Amino acid sequence: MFGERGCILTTEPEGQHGGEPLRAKRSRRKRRSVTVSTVAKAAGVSRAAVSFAYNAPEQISADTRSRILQVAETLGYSPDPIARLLNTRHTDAVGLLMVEPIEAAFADPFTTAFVRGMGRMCDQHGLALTLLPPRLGSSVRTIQTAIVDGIITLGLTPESPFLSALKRRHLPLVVVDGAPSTTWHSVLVDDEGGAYAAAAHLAALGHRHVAIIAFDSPPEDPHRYSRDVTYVTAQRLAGYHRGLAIAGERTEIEQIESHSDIASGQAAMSQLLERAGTTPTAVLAMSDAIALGAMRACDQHGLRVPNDISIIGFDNIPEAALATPPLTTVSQPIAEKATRAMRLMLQLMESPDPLPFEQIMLPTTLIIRESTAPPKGDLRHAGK
Amino acid sequence: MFGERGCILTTEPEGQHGGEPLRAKRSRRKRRSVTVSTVAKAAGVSRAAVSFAYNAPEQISADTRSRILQVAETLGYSPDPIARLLNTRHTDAVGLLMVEPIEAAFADPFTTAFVRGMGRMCDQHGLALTLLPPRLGSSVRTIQTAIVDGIITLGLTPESPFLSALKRRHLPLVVVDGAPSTTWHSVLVDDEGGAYAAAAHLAALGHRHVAIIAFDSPPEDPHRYSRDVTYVTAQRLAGYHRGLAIAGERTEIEQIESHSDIASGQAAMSQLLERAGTTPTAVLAMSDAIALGAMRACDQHGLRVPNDISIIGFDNIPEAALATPPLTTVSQPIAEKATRAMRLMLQLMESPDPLPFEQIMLPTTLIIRESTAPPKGDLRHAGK
DNA sequence: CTGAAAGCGCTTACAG
DNA sequence: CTGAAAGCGCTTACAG
Repeated sequence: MFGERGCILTTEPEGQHGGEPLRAKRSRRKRRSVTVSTVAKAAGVSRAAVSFAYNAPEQISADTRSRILQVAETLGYSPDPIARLLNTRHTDAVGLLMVEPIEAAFADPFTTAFVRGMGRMCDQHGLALTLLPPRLGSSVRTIQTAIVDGIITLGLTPESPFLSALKRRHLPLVVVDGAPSTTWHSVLVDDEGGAYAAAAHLAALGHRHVAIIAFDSPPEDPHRYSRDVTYVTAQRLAGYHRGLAIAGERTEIEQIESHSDIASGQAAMSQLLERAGTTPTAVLAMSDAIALGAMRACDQHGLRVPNDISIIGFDNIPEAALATPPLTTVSQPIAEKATRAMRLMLQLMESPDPLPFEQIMLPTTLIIRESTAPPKGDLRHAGK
Repeated sequence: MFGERGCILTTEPEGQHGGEPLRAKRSRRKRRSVTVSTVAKAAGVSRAAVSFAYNAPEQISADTRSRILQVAETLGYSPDPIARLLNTRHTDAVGLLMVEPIEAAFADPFTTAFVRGMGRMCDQHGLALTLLPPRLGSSVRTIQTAIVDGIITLGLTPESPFLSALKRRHLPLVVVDGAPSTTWHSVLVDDEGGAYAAAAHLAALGHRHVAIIAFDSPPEDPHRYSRDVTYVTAQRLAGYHRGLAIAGERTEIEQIESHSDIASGQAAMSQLLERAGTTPTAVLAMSDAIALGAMRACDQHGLRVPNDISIIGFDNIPEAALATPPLTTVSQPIAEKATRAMRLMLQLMESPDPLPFEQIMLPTTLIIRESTAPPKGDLRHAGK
């Protein structure tokens, strides 16, 4: 019925709306056709009166008001939100500053979960939510031009030039998964503790050769790309090493990097498995998305989880419990992280004065499911 | 290490930034401390010069420019994006108008997939993506106040008062999953055809008692709530009935409604199963999210899919193929739907003149996996 | 290459 | 309850 590319029907625009351009060419100056003045004139009142009709009904008689609204209706007028912005100074939108493109970010269900959490608060307070990806590679320009009432950053380590650009905007700012600080509001989870618990679990099971699949650095800041590492990554790495260390010096640790999505995790794990040398008996993945991908790679390579290899994720996204086998992971309260950040944001938006900087740290917990077991041939646990 | 509610450290704001409010109280008029004038004065140039330094480097000597930027830097100045908006008239953001709250919308992976598709185009063109949920229950106010360069609606049947509010904004508008029209740009998939294929598949397998789990009406417009039905729902319903009809008049059809997420689908299916009377031998779910939930409900009630009951979804989200058993479903090109809508949007944003209204219709295809089989005890297919 | 001026479309004290 | 006026902070022809 339809060709490969779908079918397109085209209709010429009709008379009524056909005459006026829907939007002027980017470069050309455009005048609005009908403004407050038009309406005021037509209704025989002052411009203030029509403004009052919309924003301060109590300042005006009900009759006048309805007459004005009536005239506006027939003229097809509604107040230009951009113009009013200059006075009211609030956009009724909060921005989520991301470290990577939207498409890449939403490849990890973590992002969806976080946005849902923010969304709940936005919905309650009648706010829009603006996704702010790096504009053409850099976040600086994004920060400078974002039309929002406040910014929540996710995964951004607020180093210069970001922090200075952010501060310059004099906008409420909450830094999630950035770094703790005494000069901005931060929301974090106990990444180190969670990673520790995961690694200690592996060590206790008897694993002595484990691979860590860490986050690759976000490409968002070309200067930092694959040079150093975000705070969260560093914390988890520290936790992993501390946990593995309880088995003594004997543990062999290798580390590779992956973007946090299933396909990348799968690719990274495949590469690891195809590498010369012995295969690790367990892997610590920095996200469930990566872990899920790693499980697929194992499957493809004929390795059974957890019999041949153990895998632990991080996040506890809904998909983790549903995987086959169900994934052992470090649970973090994703939605709560988002709502706490939003709560802070709402306070900042209301408050005329600066608030004491809060550092919120939420707990993480290891959830042991079925993707982890003692290493094959480990006699100490053979009975288990 | 941490209490149930996490731990909060509080720091007093420091001197440097502590003095000035991050944001003025909503109601109070706020003046910016440092504006073009401040910078112009400090640099000994005109205000136009400092504007040129940012927007038209070629209009000004390189020396002057760097001096101005230097002064701006030390003054902590950057141009107010809101003020410049009134002149430039573009926000560099496109809006996604949703029919339900953000949290509810993202409960269906379909939404994530669609946003990723839009995001890809936004990323390429340096645009932000503003999620526009109904503001306090109604989309009209959202439409009136959205600060965006164009609006893509998803799932909204553009009836008054929405359409008139939308037209009044004179913004580029693309209606996805709304309804075809000759007065707006629309992007749809062949819902009727896809639904038909799904139902015909069931009929051919021998099912004569099927349940349809349809979308409930979005609560977004109180007047339409649970009274009538969106175009997409109507189309799929029509396709289902046409497909089922190939088996003759004998087929018993029942219909229930559900929000499009796993939990709701599960609840709806449970209710159906716990109802008095005979259980249908197959179910047609309007989304994979609902179908996945229905599968869980069957599992809970001791029904095996597809042996005891067949289930077909709609969308072909990534999760569908991974389910146990893999879900038979109607595949629609979610990402392409989004990118086509964005492509149209970008054209509209560039074009000074109105473009002929396009109706884009993308194909759907039935993907037969393992959640469908002949009904139990159906002799005609017993050998299969 | 620069400066004084007008203007973007609205809101909001202020005086009636 | 209303009207004339100032102003939000910037950009952009225009004349030098």
